[in-house]
Amino acid sequence: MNWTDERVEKLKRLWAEGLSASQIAAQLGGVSRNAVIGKVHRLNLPGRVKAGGPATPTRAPKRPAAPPAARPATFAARPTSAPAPANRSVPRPANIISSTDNMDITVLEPTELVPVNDRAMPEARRLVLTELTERTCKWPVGDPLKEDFHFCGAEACDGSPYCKYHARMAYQPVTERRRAANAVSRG
DNA sequence: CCCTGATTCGC
DNA sequence: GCGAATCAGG
Repeated sequence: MNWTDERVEKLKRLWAEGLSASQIAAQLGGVSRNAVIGKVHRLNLPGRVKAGGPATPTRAPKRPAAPPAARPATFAARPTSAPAPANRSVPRPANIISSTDNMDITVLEPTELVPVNDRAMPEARRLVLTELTERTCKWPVGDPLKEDFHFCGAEACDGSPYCKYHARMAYQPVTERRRAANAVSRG
């Protein structure tokens, strides 16, 4: 995978948008987050500035003299994050309805999935499919046919495919969902 | 543990 | 130039 102008442009755009290196790597595909960070530095893009945010202030370390004796000579792929677990209360995206689902046949519009008051929910990380792990919220956000489609990606509750906020949304009848969302938006 | 960005240095 | 390995930190 090489850095075509297109890919570099996308990298610049996503980096400017504040996506993390791993998120950008997943969106570009075929590169690791290290590759993204390395490229960012070579392009002399501005580093991450954090005024009290989650990211890293960081310093200038000095690598100890002893480098690893030898790396595996030919080694392309590093372990990728595991795909979502296939079994166990399979996450049924709440806006995809099966014919046997008699509990909820109302499809929520994407805009309804985003709470007005996002302080009430874990921080969404806007992950793409390949970034999902067992510990990330798999709540879909937006139109799957559009480029911006992503998943919530916030920290999932134990044993749930969703974060605490979306777990509530996912398993309640739509009227309950609305009530919950309204309650949240009111604070 | 999870994650983040920064740096080094063999390729 | 590239990016894995590593470091430092939240």
